[in-house]
Amino acid sequence: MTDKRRQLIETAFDLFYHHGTHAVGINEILKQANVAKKTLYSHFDSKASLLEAVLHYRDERFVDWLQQRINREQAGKPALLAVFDALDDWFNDRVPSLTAFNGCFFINTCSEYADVWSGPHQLCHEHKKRVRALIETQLARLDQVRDPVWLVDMLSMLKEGAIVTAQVQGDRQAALKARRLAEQLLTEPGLSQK
Amino acid sequence: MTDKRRQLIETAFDLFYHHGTHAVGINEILKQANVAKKTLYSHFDSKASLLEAVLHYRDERFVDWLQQRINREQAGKPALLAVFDALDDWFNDRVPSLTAFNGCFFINTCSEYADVWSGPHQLCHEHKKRVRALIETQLARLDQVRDPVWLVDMLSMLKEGAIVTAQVQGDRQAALKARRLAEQLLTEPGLSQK
DNA sequence: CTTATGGTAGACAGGTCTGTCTACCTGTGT
DNA sequence: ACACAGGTAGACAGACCTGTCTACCATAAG
Repeated sequence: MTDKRRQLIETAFDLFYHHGTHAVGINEILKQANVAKKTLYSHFDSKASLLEAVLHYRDERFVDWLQQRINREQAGKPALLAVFDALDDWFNDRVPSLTAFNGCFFINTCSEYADVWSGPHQLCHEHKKRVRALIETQLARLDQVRDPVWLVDMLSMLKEGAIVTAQVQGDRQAALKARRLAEQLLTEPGLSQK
Repeated sequence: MTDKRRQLIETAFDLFYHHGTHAVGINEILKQANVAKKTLYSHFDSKASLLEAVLHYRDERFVDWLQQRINREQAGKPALLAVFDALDDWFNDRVPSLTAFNGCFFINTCSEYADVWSGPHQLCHEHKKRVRALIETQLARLDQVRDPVWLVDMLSMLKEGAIVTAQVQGDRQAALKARRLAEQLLTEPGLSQK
């Protein structure tokens, strides 16, 4: 029965995501997940290892989802723009599987673990590398890109900026605004291509 | 003697900033600030109102600092690029008054208070509006900008993206990378100007 | 000299936190 | 028939949390 394990992770994610990892207690998770305390501690060593599992779970869900959105479009520029369309859906709560938007779980969690060598911080860092790799792969399909590394940096940064803007400023249009600049970056010959 | 009050706010900021507001207890703040508990509660009603004061304090410090960096340069494009130079100094801990970099305190705090109507969330939102206004003012000095509102959006988003990238990916070059795009945005006639 | 102000140290109440443990229940494979 | 895996409920220890309170100290103004 891995059913309970999954239930724990999903409930913990929901609570951690919306209130922060330190603000949520084990007992709250147990109550909402309808799971006994003993069961939790048979699956996980501690709250910290539950958090680790939650980070892995969200990483997989999120990357899979984004990958699918990318795969729907033609490789290259359309696929890259699809990233921003996906963000737009996420920000406006049109992706139930990601749950109600409250920024990026990994940015949020990272801010609670400033120590770069802590487990959570490193997992967040690795998640961001994986997402960056998705963009990188699509960009590799484009010819004549003047400075591909910088362009990946810019698209990633634009993505992070849109997430934060949607969260803190409450600007639900953030993804579409960012998309417009992304499109120009991928079109303007003087900017990114020779 | 407002001295103790200031000491409390500065110590609380440091701890909140690097560990999150929920992870830090009152007693820890008192110990590090060398202040008695009674004194804290004579200045503030509760931990929540201390946090409010800390948010105001950081807002003022940060906005003043950025404004000064902007004022050093010629109004318009040089002033706007100075924002990214300032970020670069911040990310690389060359601004002692802002304390060791751990992302944006307001983004970090916001993620612990998802409820849009909560006090902390609103204060974070207002801080971001003030920073945006600084950029807006400089942009107003430029002529022939095709879509000034969108351009402010882009510069702000780029700034947020750089902060998050420096924090989570540990990319200390983030500000300079963003600066390069900002410069193109403010130069390319086909992009932002007629 | 007295009174007010602003501070110290820290005990304390009442609650919450994590993690352990006892005692019990249920379904399945052999 | 029986062992066992995996679950339930929840008491409990020990630590830590916020916020109140007592008792005391120092300085400065009237």
